[in-house]
Amino acid sequence: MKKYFQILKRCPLFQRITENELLVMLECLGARVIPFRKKETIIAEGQPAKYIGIILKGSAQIIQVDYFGKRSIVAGIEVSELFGESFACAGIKSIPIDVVAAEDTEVMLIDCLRLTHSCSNSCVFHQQTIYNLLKVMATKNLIFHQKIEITSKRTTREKLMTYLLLQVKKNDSISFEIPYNRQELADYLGVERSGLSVEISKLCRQGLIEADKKKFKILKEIEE
Amino acid sequence: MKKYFQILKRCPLFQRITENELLVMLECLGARVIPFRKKETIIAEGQPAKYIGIILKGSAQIIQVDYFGKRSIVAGIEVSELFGESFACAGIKSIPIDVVAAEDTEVMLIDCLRLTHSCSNSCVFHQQTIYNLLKVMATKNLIFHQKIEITSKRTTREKLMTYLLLQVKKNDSISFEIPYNRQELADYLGVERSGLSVEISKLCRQGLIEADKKKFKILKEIEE
DNA sequence: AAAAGTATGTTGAAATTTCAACAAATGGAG
DNA sequence: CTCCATTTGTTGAAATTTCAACATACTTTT
Repeated sequence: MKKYFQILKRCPLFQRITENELLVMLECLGARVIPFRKKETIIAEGQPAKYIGIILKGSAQIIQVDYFGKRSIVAGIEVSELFGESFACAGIKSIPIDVVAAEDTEVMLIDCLRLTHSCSNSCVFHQQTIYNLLKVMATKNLIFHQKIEITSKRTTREKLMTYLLLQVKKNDSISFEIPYNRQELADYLGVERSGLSVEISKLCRQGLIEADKKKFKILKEIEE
Repeated sequence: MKKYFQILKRCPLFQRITENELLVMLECLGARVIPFRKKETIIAEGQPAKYIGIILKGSAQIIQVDYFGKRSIVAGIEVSELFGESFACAGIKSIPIDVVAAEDTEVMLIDCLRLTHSCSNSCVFHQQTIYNLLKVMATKNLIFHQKIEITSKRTTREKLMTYLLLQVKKNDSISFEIPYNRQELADYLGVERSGLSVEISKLCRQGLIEADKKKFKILKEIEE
């Protein structure tokens, strides 16, 4: 178990937990480490939502199948990141998504019930972990909320400006760099890449923003 | 405090907590009840995100101001419902929304830190409350996720079908009633009311669904 | 039962987005 | 530096959405 400590330390679930505490707790929680081959299914749709997962090696993708059977990647999960916590904590009977290994991967699975209901020895660090979990979910909530704020706008221009101005707030600066290329930004905003490019050009020509690849600078508060 | 028990019992935060336990705990948490007049601001944008609120009487609205200064109602909060928990638990410094009393309202405010960090006497029911909070946030997460799944679709028809088929799953029946009228459904899906009506009519004519006001029946799995 | 108000469906024109195709710019690899 | 692959910007046509306006159905009030 010790060889994973460096990774687990970066996991938001275990912030402020020392290595010693972690060792005790993982024992107490009955955490298991399971290897998966590339493309293997880690959690299949329809299974009971019991476990919280942490990627220890490799990476995975959350895949959702829509009503027409079209598969789309909802999110990528990297080393030291969590998955499945919302499904497990919400207490739903069966998982509505697939989690698939994107490469050869090792995953730590923790029974959510054992995590959320503190153990008989009611260790302080167990408390900290629950608090961390609360924070993780609250943060995801806010991120989702922002995304809804964006995708709820009707036009490409409004979506783009809402996104950019959220970045200004987040970075507390009118200059910033975004983590997406054009195609990814278009996907995130839920618009067409070409339409997005047109809109960025237009905003530049109108002198409202400067844009160079992933670098943006907002020059004026945009009025309708 | 006792006069609020019937309301607090229905609050998702206090499920599986007995009245006696609740009384002790509210004391222990330092819960305060504060009255607000209609249109008064309960929590103002920019304030520190310390408190979780519960509506005891009346109702409130969560209001967000977008980059252009347009105010929109993000959600309504009714008696026995929670608000502010995501902001408080995420540990952000200041709240990005306003909460305003929609009528004369009484609100219980609980310091989130005292709630999430168990008290010195580490009462069992305090544990239960934290677990409840976890469940509340996880559930909201899933609801948000669904909404994103819907608003991420590009056409009105796809948004509508995604919504309807999620209802089929939720109700485990091809017949169900939705909680929205046309305008509200259009707002939820993020589309134009008239365009939505057109699409509903079209699906009916094509024999794929039956729709009568808020009652829907899905006749076929829709193929592209 | 009539009147007024609200919700829903329908329509056509204007605006916007998507789609497909291509050009220009960028970034590596050899 | 050149070639190849990828990313980004541009364009015009087709599809879709929005908008405004109105007709019809349904509710509520008087």
